[in-house]
Amino acid sequence: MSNTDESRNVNTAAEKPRNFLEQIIERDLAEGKVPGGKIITRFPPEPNGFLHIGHATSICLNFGLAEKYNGECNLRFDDTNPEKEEQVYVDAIQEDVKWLGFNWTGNVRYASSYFDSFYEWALHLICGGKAYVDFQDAETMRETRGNFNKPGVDSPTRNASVEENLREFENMRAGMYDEGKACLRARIDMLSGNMNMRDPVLYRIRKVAHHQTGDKWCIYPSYDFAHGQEDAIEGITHSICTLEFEDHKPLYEWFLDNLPVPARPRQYEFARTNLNYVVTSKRKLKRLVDEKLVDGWDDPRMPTVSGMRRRGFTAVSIRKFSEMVGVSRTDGIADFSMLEFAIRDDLNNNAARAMAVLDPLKVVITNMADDEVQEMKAAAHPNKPELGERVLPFTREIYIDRSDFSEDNTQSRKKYKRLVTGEYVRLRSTYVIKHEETIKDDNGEIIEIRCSYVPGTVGENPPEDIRPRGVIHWVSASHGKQAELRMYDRLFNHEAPDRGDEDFLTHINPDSISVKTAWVEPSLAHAEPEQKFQFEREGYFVADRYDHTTERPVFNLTIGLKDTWAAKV
RNA sequence: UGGGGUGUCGCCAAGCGGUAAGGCAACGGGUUUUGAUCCCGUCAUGCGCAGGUUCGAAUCCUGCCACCCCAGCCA
Repeated sequence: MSNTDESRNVNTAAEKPRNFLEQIIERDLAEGKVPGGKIITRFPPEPNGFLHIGHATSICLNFGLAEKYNGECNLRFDDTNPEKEEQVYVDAIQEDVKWLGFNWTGNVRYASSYFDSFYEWALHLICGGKAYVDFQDAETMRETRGNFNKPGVDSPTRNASVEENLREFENMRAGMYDEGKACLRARIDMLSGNMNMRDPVLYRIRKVAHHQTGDKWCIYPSYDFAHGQEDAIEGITHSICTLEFEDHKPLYEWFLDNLPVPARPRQYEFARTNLNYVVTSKRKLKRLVDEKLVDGWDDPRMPTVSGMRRRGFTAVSIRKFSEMVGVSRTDGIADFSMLEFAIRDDLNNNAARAMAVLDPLKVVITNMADDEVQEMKAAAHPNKPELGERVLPFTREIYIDRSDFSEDNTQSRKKYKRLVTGEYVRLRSTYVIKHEETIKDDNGEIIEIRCSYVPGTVGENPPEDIRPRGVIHWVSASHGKQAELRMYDRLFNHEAPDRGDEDFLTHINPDSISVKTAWVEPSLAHAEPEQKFQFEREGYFVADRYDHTTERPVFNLTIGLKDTWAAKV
């Protein structure tokens, strides 16, 4: 960047306030506290489930900070508990991060790659009299740890000799003990007010294969004994995690103080983003999947990254949302309308326009011949000519939406801006038409209306005495295609589905999906999977990533257009 | 209850002793071949509460109150 660019930014751009992490980083950079002047962050998921919107903001934060300060960000799997982890999650997480548009530095990292070092460091602590093997069972350990009011009690082996601990730890590693029969503990402070410091577990026995290391180990380090060291090994400068790990920071630092680690990372905590109307706890998401209330982790109603992707959310919108919400240390619940704004904003600017009739009412244009086809050209986007145009065949028989016609022509023009008996309306991108006749069946149901088009009104205003009430969308009955439209709504109809005493499943919205068959303009059959559109006057739709084909078009409703009119009626 | 945090508009969030940014939502109005977009405007005499320091306090001090996290061989 040139100097002029820099000064222009400083002088003209409205100064965007820095969040507390940016302030810390800028201070560290200014004070020369960052090795090489290059910050290194990391996104460290455990591969035990799919990423959701909460993870997405953490990804945006860590990768975003690295981008902003010309640093680096690692993708590291915190795979210290083989019992819960699977390769499928490792793969899915990488795909999600890439889809969000971020590139990690170098190869994907694994905590499990550092197991040899952790083992050496455990030995180091034992030799320094700072760790010991404990044989108490889990329940006894819970009791002897005490509680908020009761101090902890020393384990019988807390003061065993270095030699004995070395021997027993080796026995643990060699597989001589069954799961739960022994563990390695740090020797810190059984009286601490911080429960994490009451001799936390460093290693436990798990006789299961690990997705990365196979059967090499039967002892695995705990999160606490691994995380800070992983950060140190990778040269992480700013280790960013959520608020609940604040109590772990003294432990994090205790290990760095007592181990010959190659670097000194610092931990900073921020408040995780909660969103109303969704649940993000892994347990609850899993229940939705297991009880078949949704169609898998990437069901378009799920708040997972893959679910949102299938729903039609863009990576840009998720990044924008994350920026809008910001970063702080205050617990809060972001309003879903912020996410809605982010996706509508992106799609409004970038999605091609098209027309789809969801609830068809046949209109016969009486002044057209049976086989007459007039080809109308319509811009794909009202203010993006570079997106080109499409051809709309205008024919004698077309469909409009039933709700766009009313026999009540006494309604004010302001109140009802659609077609009414005996009046005019504009068909989007083509003629103004005039209602002539309404045809009903024996039950009085309207089955067809007959209209005439006003010549010379394509791209032109009609004569002054002709005043269309509004503009409605339409599709040719003979040239249009039928498509499946999956109409999604929020999964829960309660603002905080998982708070309160009731089971969160009682708040499931029974109408979170409904499938419709719609008539769509012919060009839509050729949409690519994942291509996004605005169906004018209806909403934003995406061609389904898996099920959409030219023969059988399938679109998912991402979100409706903002509708200030419906709200008032 | 011991320890650790947090309280600024309905929601998110700036503010760092000099007199309350911004976004979302909402509400008015204008433009419009999408009741969308866009544009213009309104929206905290007050910052959890109560005292105190100061010429001046959301910012400093004291005391309360409320909420969140921690008692896994989960992360």
